[in-house]
Amino acid sequence: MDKKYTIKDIAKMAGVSKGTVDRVLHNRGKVSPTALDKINEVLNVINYEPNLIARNLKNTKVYRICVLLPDPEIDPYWLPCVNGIQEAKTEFKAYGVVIETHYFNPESKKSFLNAHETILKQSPDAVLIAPLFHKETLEIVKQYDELEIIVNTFNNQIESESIKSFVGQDLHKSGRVAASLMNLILTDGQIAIVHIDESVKNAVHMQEKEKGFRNYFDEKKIADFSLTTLKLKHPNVESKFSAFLEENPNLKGIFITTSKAYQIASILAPLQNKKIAIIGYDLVEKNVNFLNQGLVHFLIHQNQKRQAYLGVSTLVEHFLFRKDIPETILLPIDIINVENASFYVS
Amino acid sequence: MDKKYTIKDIAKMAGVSKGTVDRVLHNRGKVSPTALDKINEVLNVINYEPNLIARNLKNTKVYRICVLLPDPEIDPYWLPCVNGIQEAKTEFKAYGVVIETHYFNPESKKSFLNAHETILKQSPDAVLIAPLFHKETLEIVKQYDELEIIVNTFNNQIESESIKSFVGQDLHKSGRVAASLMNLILTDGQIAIVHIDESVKNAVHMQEKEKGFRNYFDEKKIADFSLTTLKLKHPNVESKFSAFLEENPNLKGIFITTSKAYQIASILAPLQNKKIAIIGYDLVEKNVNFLNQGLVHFLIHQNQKRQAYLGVSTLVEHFLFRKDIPETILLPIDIINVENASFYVS
DNA sequence: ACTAAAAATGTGCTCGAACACACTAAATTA
DNA sequence: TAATTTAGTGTGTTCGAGCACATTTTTAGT
Repeated sequence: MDKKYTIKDIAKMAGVSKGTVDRVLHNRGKVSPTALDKINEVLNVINYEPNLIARNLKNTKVYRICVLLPDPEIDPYWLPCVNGIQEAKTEFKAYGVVIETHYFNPESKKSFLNAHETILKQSPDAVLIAPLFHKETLEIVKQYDELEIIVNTFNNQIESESIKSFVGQDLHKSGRVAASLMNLILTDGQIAIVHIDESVKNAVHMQEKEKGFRNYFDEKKIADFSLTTLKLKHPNVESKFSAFLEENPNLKGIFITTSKAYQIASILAPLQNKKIAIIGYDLVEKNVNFLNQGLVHFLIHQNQKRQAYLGVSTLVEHFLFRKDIPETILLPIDIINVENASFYVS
Repeated sequence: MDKKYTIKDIAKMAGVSKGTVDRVLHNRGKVSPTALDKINEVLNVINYEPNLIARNLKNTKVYRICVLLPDPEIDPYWLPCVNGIQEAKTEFKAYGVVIETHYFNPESKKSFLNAHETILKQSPDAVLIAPLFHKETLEIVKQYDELEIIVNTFNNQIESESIKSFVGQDLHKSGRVAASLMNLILTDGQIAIVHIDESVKNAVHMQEKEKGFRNYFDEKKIADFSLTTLKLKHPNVESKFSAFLEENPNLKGIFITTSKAYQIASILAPLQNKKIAIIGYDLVEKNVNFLNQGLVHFLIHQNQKRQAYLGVSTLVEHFLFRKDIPETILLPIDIINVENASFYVS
């Protein structure tokens, strides 16, 4: 029952030639009802599974996949993605899959569109995009769609008919996870929800997390907490936050919705008398340092590496093994503290 | 530079036949120094990487891998492993890899040895073992070694020259993780470290976790906690634990070192006046139910599914792609609470 | 009934590595 | 010097799917 049948086996069993079997399997017509019946009879008895190795050996087509993501030199948040893509690259090189990475400046929509133009010239078979800019993404996705180039997204979810897949996290839930941890550290008092970002590109991201965070406390009907939202932007982060601290001397906890928790931690580090709980996102080096120092209590891991890897690998498996591309892949929301951090840093 | 060279390409460039190139690549002698030089010259310039697809197409050898693990019907802890193995099975079936699972009764060393005998008759190329019994494992591993059958282990670490690889978790660290979470829920009081198991097979496992747990509190020099160890065994779990509860009315927290946290939770469920923090292991259904009810605060996920998958896949990749088998793979220690549990349950 | 078109079926080559085997040329032995 | 070994080299086949092309059979049209 585990025996592997080949087209030749089927042909022999049905008393026809492998060409005819091939035509039935791919239903490219020109088969008499008699032959069709005979072959189908055999196919019903045995469980034919084409040898994917043989198929891919013959298939000399080179699949070209382009990845469009923010320059990790500008925002190190994206650094793990490069590793994930590299992993996919080496894994699938043998199958004639070429993966090219194109960076754009996360502060510049123009640079996003420029990188898109460069990709278009490569005429790839599929693209994987970190769609920071909503409007622009819809534009370029439309272009890809017209050229029949498959579009996958990761990290940021954008609704569009033309996007085949999204890999990322449930941001609302991740806000709730953060809240549940905060609720464990603190029993009452004021909590600040801090959005730190150079631009507004992550607005939706941050808002969803805030909603989830607030939703948790609303649901629990805990009136002992007061939540305040604070938006900080480069280069006024330090001054504005210091002012906020003075105005709110009883602040007990801070939830930072981006990967910039270290900025807050470094301001709080010299203030030894303050005991403020900090929960942030992402295992960037500076965050992990503060985690180890005990200044940051928890980090939520967004697993960008795996996001990028999966974004690419689902495409590859679609091309090579004709697998379906899953519409949505939601990765687990990993809770990181000083004790388990080392296992997640890659 | 990304161009893929074939043996034929090299032959043409070096002005020899593909047969000679093949002999150089696999250094199976019978090559003149002249030809050798010419070919090496070419090989130094280009970066030849054999087409793994073509290699594996020719290679019609069927690789047989046997997995030896406890019957999940007796202990559902092992259920996810079956899924992980199934995943590897379907993924690698195309490459002529046959994976067979053999169950043994985790309570019976004899059944372990019996299953081993059955496996031996299959004369597999490699085995993956969950080595519950130390002495017996050393015995059977020796036998495999003599027959040149590769042995991988997972879940339980056993030292032996003949074991190629171990996939699992750092149990000491996982005890520390549990302690750090307990330290977050509680500020002081009595904590019980509870070992529940049908037999002593997991003794080392449980002890390592306890050591890590205690080590955390020792290191932090927190004198406000008192730690008590409690060993429970079927069928006296309920009676003995109830007695313990009465003797220790000020118990604040319980750390269960096995996947049987639900047994403790179900005893505590009716006692509404008690507020005791519970931290346990593994996302078995009953544990998750109590997590959702709020009776269990945290679970530590041991990711058995991935353990089993990796145990098999490293073997397969060794056979098919000649990859090295990593000596040790330590999986991350996932922290689970009610908010993020759903993403880990598979 | 004969031809031409159409339908059905079979044959043979390709992909790249691996290896068996055949072959040539040089070296050794009788 | 002829016979035979042996070092060195090249050729050809295999793996299984996929597809182009050749061949055979059937059907339609005159």
